[in-house]
Amino acid sequence: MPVLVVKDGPGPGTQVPAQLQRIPIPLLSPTSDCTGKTVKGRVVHKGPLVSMGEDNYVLKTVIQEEDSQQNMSPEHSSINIILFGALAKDYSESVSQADMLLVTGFTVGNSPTAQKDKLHACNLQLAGDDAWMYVWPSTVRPRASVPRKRTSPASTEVTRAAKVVKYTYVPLSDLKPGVVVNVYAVVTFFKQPFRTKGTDYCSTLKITDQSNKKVGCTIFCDKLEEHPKIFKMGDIIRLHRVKTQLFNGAISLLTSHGFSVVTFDGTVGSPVVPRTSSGSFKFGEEDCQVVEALRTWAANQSLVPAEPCVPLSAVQPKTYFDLTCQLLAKAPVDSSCTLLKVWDGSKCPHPLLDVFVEPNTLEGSRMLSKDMANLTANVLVYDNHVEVARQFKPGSYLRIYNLHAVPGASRLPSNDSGQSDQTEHLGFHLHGGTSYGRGLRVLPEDSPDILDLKRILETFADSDINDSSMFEVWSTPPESFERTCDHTVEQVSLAEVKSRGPPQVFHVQVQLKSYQPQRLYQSLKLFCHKCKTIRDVPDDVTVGGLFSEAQKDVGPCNNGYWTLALPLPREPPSESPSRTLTLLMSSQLMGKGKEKELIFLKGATLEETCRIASAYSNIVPVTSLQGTMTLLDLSAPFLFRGTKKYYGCKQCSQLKVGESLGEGVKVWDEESVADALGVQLLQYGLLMKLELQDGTGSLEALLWRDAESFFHVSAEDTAADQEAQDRVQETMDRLCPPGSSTAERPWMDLCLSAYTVEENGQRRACYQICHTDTRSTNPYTHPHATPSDT
DNA sequence: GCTTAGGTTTGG
Repeated sequence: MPVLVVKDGPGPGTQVPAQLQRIPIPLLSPTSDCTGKTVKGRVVHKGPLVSMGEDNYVLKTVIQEEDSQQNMSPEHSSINIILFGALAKDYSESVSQADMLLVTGFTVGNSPTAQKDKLHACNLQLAGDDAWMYVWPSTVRPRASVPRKRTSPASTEVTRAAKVVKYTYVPLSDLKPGVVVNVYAVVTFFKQPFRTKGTDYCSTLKITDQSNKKVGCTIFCDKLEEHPKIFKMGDIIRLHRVKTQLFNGAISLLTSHGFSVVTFDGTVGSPVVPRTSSGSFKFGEEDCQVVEALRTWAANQSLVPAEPCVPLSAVQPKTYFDLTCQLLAKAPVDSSCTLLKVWDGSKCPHPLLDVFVEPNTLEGSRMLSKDMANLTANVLVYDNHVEVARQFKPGSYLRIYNLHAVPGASRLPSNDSGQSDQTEHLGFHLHGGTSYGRGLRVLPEDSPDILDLKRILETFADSDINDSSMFEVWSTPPESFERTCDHTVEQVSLAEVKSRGPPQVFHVQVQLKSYQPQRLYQSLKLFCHKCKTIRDVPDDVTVGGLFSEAQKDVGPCNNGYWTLALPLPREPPSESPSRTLTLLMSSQLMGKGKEKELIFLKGATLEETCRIASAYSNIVPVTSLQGTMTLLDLSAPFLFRGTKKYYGCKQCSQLKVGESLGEGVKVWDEESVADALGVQLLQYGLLMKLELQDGTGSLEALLWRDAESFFHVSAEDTAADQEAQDRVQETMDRLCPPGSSTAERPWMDLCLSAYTVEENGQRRACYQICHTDTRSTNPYTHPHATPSDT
């Protein structure tokens, strides 16, 4: 097996076995004894790799001795070397013109071309296991900055010498059939790996380079992670050891033995970060330059058609597009279809199809809030893609290729009773097959497109914070209003409201100019009656994280509870740790035959907890703390009742988990459970800021204490119930139709309570909408009517 | 043991 040794720097080094003896090239003759001899020179010519059939190659090269005696003519210090077999291939891939070469294990023959090329009358022939080459890459070319593997081959263990590091890359236009080559190129088309009828996965690519030749490339590999990580057209690809092949009259590339691949982002100016699963790939400055050259070249070629990546906000019905998004939840629909709930932070102008699935089949966050805001796209993936989607975890970032936006999308059997008006709703289908690159994959969290996406998604979190800070400014609204308004109070203008000042109740006739938050789910808050703080409802990703965290505690908790441990079957991947679900029931309750009325659950995911909660009346997720049962962090719900979740105040709760339970409790509901556990129960509330206007000016007013009667919903319901959410949305759409001018908005009779807030020693007037039911408010139906002036 | 696929949709 011929192996080439690389050594940095010029001149012979200690790596060449010392017992070898060098022969000056001019002294070589067909009668020379070549055993234990070496010849050394610089590569002045490197011929093409010529294929002589399967795995048999020939390559001719010329080296010139540089330190020959001066009286020797250059002709006689240059000699042809003929390389055979695998050595020829290795040489072709590893050695460049101007490299320094030392060969051993050769035979000397007569050069048939001596007359013509005026070189040495002899040539050197290298073949078989005895032939060896040592290469010192030229110092003229840029060098790899990564540390090279410098295995010093001990004389006894020469065969363990390091493989050569340098590769040569063939322009696509120069490819000849039947050779193994290395290429660098730009990806102009690709399919994500798909299962073949054979043993491997297959990636199909089309690539091109500065030679403008377009070449198809088929990659077979049984390991998915060894397939090229291509995220979009325009990515750069480096292929090592691919075989050229004539197919349909054109050259194509196919994986061959020892194949490897690295890919790079194709964006000009972005960092050159190799994407590979291989731990031993070689990558240096030269690669950076090649990548950057390809990027620059490609940027001026319009190789990539119109940007296939489209945000939800720009999706046109009936089109195919690529979607970059975050997976919120998924649910199997049937054996050939899986539902993925995704979002990209942009709002689709078309109403999105809501695919209803049984809550207990949904993995991940329910994201009702985002559904409500028309932010969640329901993607149905079919057939071959189901297997791929099965590996995805909610929270991960995906790109879905060639997604079909289908208006009035198909009705799923389970969806018949859901939305009656389907015609306007956009559904998304990833059809089966791989035509047009249809497929999907996870994108790494640090890839540029995902960093962009994360920034967008984070603005949602930011606006949550802004909502909270908005109410710090407004201070905690007063709990109750002494004055009541039955709208018999004299109606005044907003200008008068401002001039009269607090404390007072006013009756006004106004239009809605604007409101916050625009994303209505953000108006849902948790309120503590004791400390008066308002907090946001955590999203399911956050809560899911707390559950995962709690699962890490595998210790027992034995404080007098009756325990039922349920080992769970391992989930793929098989190396995932095994888990146990533990149900703990109060012995006290058990004595009264009421043990099922309150169940503590340990080791479950959020999803499992929700599922179990649908079957039992009160589920309290717990974990163990030094052998004692304890509640999860109070950022997570402490109680699940059906589809409802209840939270406790971190500040005001004084937990007494594990103490006696159920003395005097007749009915277990959220209040009695909270009492028994020492939890200060938080109330759900709706909080909005409305900007009101009439002919005399505008004024900002909070909607908080009476928000539930304003919308005719219970805030608690809006946390778990789509219908309640829709009602809030409908009310706001009626008062402030999207895209409407202020003249088109209805007039409302409102009751405003003015009160004083002290902040940093400064007093200012604040206003809150009270005693107003938007149903009984009877908004004016004449949009252009002017409010009566009083 | 040494194939598999070989870009091109329209549907659930």
